Amino acid sequence: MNGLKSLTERQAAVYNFIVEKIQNRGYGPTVREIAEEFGIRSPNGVMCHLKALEKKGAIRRSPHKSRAIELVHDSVQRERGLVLAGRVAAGVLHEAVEQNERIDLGDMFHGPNLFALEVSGDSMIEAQIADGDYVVVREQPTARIGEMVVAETDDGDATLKYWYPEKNRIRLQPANSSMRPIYVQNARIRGVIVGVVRKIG
Amino acid sequence: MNGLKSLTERQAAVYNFIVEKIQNRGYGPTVREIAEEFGIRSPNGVMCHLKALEKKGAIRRSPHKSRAIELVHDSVQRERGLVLAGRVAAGVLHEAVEQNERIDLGDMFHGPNLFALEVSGDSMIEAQIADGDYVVVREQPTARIGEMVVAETDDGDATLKYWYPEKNRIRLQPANSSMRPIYVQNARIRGVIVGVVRKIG
DNA sequence: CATAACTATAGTCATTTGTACACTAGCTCC
DNA sequence: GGAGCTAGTGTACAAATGACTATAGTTATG
Repeated sequence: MNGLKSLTERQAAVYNFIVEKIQNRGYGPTVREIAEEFGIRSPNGVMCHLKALEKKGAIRRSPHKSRAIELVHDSVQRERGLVLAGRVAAGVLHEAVEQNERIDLGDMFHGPNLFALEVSGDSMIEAQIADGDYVVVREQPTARIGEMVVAETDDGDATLKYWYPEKNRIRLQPANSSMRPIYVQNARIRGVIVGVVRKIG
Repeated sequence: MNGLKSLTERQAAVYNFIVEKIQNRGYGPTVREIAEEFGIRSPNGVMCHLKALEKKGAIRRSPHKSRAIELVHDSVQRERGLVLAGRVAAGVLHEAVEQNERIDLGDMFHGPNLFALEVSGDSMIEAQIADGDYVVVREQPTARIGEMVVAETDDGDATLKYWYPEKNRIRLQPANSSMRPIYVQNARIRGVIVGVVRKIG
């Protein structure tokens, strides 16, 4: 995805050192700082690496400027946000074809195992979740009784419901008194709902 | 709070320029780049500002290094989030004593005129806003008919309601069929609701 | 009014820093 | 075997850059 795989081991080490300096210290290293870090005794040894990194698109530089190393990928800053994985309806979970879409909910909701789904339909309206809302889902394979989950049934449909395992079946309970619960033999939990976000206007 | 208020206008301008360069270009400016930007014809003119900024704690510098300006506050990153201004009930708006509390909703909700309120009570339950939810409010003195607002009446009470101005009065309409609308002669709009966020579990 | 703080000009100096050149050496691929 | 890539050493140089001194106008502040 980011093309950094094509870097050699040494180049990657240099790149990581540069990133680390920029992140932790706020400004990048000089050629000689890099040389010292890696025990390279000539500025030109570093120049070779920088030229290689620039050619491979990892960094950008301005000639004759000190510390003027610009990170092209800037990965640490751009990875904020949750993957918007698609829409979940009373019926089918429409997985987003393009998983590039992200919504950034800041510190409130973030983590490697969280993702977001847009809600379609009013099956959870009495749980104060309306059509068009986003639910934040923590990816996990189990849930406690009564938790709201994104569940996938045998026929591949996914749905947003309360999770009630019973003796020989599973009851998927909507929060809408005009709808009836769904009973299935098997269902796989995709995740548990940990948040709701609505944008108005 | 962050002490940046004590900066002079000129110093703040220089500081903002530095921040902008670091954010957009990835590395900070040199003394002479700052001088050129502000039409200062001597490096020493800038040195004075940098010394002042360092003394006031806005930046940190390493002597004899080029572009070695470190942002202490890193304000762009730390000023994320909305002020959690208090709780708004069917009744009184309890303004938070400590306005330090912030909730970070990322790119989804951010801006200088946005703040958040925790909802207390079920007066807007049929608008899918429950007790304990947070509403995101855009601060503004007017609203269109039917918009959901935070309104403050003459007696100082603030409330979360639909906004319906009528001929000789204002109707503040709850979204709860077991509650009656409130009619007042005057009411001041604190802001319009632009979002709802709920954390579950 | 005096003092401090802020802002600025002009010019100089020493250091930092990127760049270039010459040369070496190992490795892969055709 | 040569071309190309990687990874260096060592030296030298010029440009970039921060730091400094001296001087001075302005605006607050007491």
